Amino acid sequence: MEAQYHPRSIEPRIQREWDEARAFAAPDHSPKPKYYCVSMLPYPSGKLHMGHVRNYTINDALARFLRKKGMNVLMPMGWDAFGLPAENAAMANKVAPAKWTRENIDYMRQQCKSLGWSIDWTREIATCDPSYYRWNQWFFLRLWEKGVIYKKTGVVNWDPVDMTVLANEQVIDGRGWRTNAPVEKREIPMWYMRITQYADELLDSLDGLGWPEKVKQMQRNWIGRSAGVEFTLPYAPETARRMADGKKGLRVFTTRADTIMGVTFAAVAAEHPLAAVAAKSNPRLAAFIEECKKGGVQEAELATMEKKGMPTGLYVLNPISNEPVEVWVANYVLWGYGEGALMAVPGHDERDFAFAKKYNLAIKQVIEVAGKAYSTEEHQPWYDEHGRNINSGKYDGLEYEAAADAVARDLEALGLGSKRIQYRLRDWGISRQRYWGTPIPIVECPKCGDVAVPDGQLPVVLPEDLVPDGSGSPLAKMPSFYETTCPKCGGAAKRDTDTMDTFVDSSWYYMRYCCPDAKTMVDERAQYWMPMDQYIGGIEHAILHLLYARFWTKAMRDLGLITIDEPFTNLLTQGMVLNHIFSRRGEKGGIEYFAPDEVETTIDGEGRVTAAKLKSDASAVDYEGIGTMSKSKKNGVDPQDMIERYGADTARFYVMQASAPTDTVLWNDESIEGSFKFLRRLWVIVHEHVSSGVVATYSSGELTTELKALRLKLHRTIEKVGDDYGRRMQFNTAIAAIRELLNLYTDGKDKSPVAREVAQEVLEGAILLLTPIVPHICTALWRELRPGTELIAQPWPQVDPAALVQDSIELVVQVNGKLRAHIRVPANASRDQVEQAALSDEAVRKFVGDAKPRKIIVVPGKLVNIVA
RNA sequence: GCCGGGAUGGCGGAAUUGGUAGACGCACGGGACUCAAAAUCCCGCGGUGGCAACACCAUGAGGGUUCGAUUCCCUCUCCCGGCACCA
Repeated sequence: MEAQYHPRSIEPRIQREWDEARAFAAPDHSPKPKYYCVSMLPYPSGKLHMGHVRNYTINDALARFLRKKGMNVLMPMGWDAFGLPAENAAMANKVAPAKWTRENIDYMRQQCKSLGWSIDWTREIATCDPSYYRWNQWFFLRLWEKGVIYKKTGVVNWDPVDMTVLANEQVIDGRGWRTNAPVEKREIPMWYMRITQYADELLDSLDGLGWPEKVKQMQRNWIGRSAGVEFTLPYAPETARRMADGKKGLRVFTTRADTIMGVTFAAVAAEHPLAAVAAKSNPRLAAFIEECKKGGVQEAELATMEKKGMPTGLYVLNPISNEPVEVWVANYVLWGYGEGALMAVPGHDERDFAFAKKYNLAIKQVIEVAGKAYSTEEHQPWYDEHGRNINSGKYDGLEYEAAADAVARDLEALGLGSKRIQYRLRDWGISRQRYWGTPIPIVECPKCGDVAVPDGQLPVVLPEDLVPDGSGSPLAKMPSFYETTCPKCGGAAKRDTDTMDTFVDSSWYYMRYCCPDAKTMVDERAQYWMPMDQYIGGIEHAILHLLYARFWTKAMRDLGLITIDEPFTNLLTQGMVLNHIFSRRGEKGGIEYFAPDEVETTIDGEGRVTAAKLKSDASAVDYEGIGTMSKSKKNGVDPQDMIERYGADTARFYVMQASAPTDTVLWNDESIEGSFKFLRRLWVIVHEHVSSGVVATYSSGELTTELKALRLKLHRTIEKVGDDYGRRMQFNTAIAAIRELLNLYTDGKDKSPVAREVAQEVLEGAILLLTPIVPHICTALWRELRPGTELIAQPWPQVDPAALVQDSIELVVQVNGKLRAHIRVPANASRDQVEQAALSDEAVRKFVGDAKPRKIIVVPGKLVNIVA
């Protein structure tokens, strides 16, 4: 055995052995219980970053642990290969997205292998392969047939210079990232998936999932089920004449029907038809509506905007009181949310209040909250709470529920409205005016309208030799792609030149892993592996991806493709790996990012960055704070240097020991050396033991106190580490426990034959416990400890109950909750004996005095608290 | 703005169900080994007072519940994630 640890010589060799033996290929049938664990598939941005290393090492450690526990574990891998960054890279480097993406995948696959993850590579998929995305298209058509997919208009960010639709990420401070032109809202036709049809089920079935409560809460809030009343505010006579739209009035929804007597105005979105009618005779209003079209569509931007509005001169009637109220156009009313119109109750809604204050509109209190004062001067949080009606005519004195019910009944009797459940959730728009995605399998025929591409003609293949230039929609400029004939009438027709949202790809890939070569979308192998036992991924996916995947699963079920209701039984949300972000605005308004290691910073006394400049030319750059590692912000850290310098095991060990998987971490590699030293020490310890010859592990015989304590520590550690890996999924504390075990082991000086047997037991145990984290070094050391056997075939170690038996235990004694003494009592001591031992301790007596204690609290096996 | 989460020594973090705050590391200081250095090993390491024993203070800030609070409740500050076209 080598006396020193040389990861570079052992790691590639062991990885080759695993590869050649297909050591981690999981069979689709097995007498063992199946365990399907997946980490969210990476976007092939070019190189792995530390967030990936963390994500897949967590998955790998769990997979390796559970294989040792006797399960048939599948850990697959794939590539979320469609998306915007490939088009950006294409523009920057004049290389086709397909070539760029496939080269990235090849490089990153090698990186994955060099990290020793126990992936079943026979199941690898890339979402940009026609063999994958043809099923996106096939499924799209099935959903269209069922009416789950439909077409309507949606609002997008429009760059008027590049004549192109921008992603939210490409809008910076309301301007196009490349052109610096002010962005406008524009309505275009798009395909939508009716996720709202599943809103109730998506909400209800959250309860049974083994997910973090916070994620379930976020999804509940996102779906936002609320009970309310949808009704019509009738047009005033003059308004009815001007509107002439055949409608009785303005349709609105409210969750606060009880406040209807407090309505002092109504408000509509700038895109609302009523606004257009009013603007016809009002140039100032028309200008305001134009003004509202400026800017992008991001909710964060819209919600923080200054509230602005203009009166329309049109009136609707309060349906209960018949009082007329004016309709305003307001920028805080969102088109596409409910009816795009609302009844405004400034007395009991914070946003309406702010708007009313700004434009001097009436504020009327109609709800009283017991014990809380009301003034129209400044909005207070309780104004929006439920309470008792006042100033509300016949509803006076009613509490929230009774008042809301009464109003709903009255509106129903008037034929104006009724109770309704509303969701915050909106249907999922999946059309993208981009190139690098799944083509939408629809032909637009001038005679027949939208026609499905027949199944036999799928997939509609995306041409792969195109280099986008950032203007327009790439496929719409490519006649060889879009020119076709109508499948129905045979006449000349045009393909839909939009592609699908990449969330479509990631909504079901984990089912395709189960049967990557299936001749159908999925086959019975998906039934074997699904639902997934453990899903692992970043907390940033808590809502969108996880909700779409849940919806997709239910849609597949309803088409009879699978029988499960939910895809992910358990979820581990990994915390983000953050790093500093440095940027600079270009002269044309574009934004350029710089890697943290290109930048030198000045730091104030609190550790905050106050200034930053480039190392290369000392020019100043802006510090944007810290944020998620991403290719676009150039703040990702490539693990390659670390692997080359210290080896994969050190990199794996380092990220796993640093923090709990769910914690957000700010990247820092200062203590990487410590992880390498630990592995080097482990190697030396085993070498020292083995150089005097291997022995049988301890099985019986008299032990010294020291050796008994060592065995106690070993078996407690086995217990703890198993719990940390399997139940808690907290690998950092497992590693700390193993370090404690080895520290105690190296403290021992005993070299007797029985001590060497215990040493053999401890070292074998430690290696088995460390295998999930650092499999390469453990494989090598095992061959030295137990020549002729292989670590991969060894089961998880058993806890020896005899080793856990103790004669006496230590208890903590508190006086009035403050720690005052430690006492040692027999393990089987009675409560009385424990109290007596505590009270007779000298330090305790000092604090208790002679008086009889008022109360003594005994927590068995832990502490005694004397209340004096 | 709205929804969800976080804050513990110089640093990363531990404390699992309300029960010993600071496990395990990193950095640092001292020592051993060495001609010297590296590596390794040993000791120390939250703050204040004290020769010491020990005492008091301390988990972002302020309040509360409890025999006992890092943990539960209320208010606030700052940071992170998401907000529907980044993935």
